Amino acid sequence: MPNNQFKKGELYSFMTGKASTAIARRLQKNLKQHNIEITVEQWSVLYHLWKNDGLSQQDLCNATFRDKPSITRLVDNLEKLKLVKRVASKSDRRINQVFLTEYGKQLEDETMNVANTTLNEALIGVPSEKIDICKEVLQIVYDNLK
Amino acid sequence: MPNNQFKKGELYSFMTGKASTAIARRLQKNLKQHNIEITVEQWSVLYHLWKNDGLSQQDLCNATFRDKPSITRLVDNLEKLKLVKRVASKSDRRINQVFLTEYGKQLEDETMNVANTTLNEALIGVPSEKIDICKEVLQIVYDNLK
DNA sequence: TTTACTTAGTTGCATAAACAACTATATGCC
DNA sequence: GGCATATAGTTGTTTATGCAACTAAGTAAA
Repeated sequence: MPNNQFKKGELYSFMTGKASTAIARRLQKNLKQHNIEITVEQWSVLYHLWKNDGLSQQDLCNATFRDKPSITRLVDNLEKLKLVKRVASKSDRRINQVFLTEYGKQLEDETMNVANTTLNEALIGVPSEKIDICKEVLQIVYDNLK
Repeated sequence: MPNNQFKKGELYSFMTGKASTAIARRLQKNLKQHNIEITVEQWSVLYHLWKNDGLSQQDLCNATFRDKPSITRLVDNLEKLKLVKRVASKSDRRINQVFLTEYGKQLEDETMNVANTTLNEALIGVPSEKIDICKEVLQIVYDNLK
């Protein structure tokens, strides 16, 4: 067995995702304090649209690692909030492209500031070499299982 | 700013918890394949009871990093499945101690085997020094934010 | 002992997740 | 063209989460 050496007992917090839960909760709290009335999950969708507006729902599934029903409902809620709108693709009528509204675009700067601040709070006291290694491990884990 | 050096753009998967989501999904799939009919969240509660039977609901909140309503409902469902039972503490009647049933105890060995297998699948190709560093980083992140 | 405060647990509500089943559109092969 | 198959998205159901508001029980101080 290739990875039989490590102490498994200490690793189960990996599975329960305590660190990422803690980050998500802090981000949610920080967003609220800045009167940005979106959920962390909605943020994760908007984040990809800010980088690349007009992604399809399937693109958003891949980018956020969520299944199709989850994206359907997240986009539903983002539409209700007037942050995005669905536009049927002309070349392939199965596809909805998701575009930011003006209001959705306006949210980018402040929201990304809050996200950056949250990440800084999370990583206080962690040397950047170790951050790189941690990132690398999480990437391998993801690639192993996705 | 202490942690201004790292490239933030690559770190947002931290926040969205893609790696831990992937682990949880794989664990769920592996449990199902072994006909173990519990959710990953239920597993995370049982895991702590297997190590320490009779924990209070508040203990389970701390151990699993979930809030009180979440534990209330997880214990509700575990009781419906006849895996645990609540017992009111005699010394402090506010407290419910949560005890495994015989059936709950019987599930331990096979379930922990599945969990260990899942972790091995996740960590294929990751050298153990890097696992240790990753663990350390996630622990600091958790301590920074909890 | 009465009042205030704290702690343990529950309930209500909105959002999100996973999985299965479904519709609609596109593609590819005969 | 017509049929099988694949892809994009939606809907239904169950479970879980976060927050706020609540009840019950213990603690501590006037």
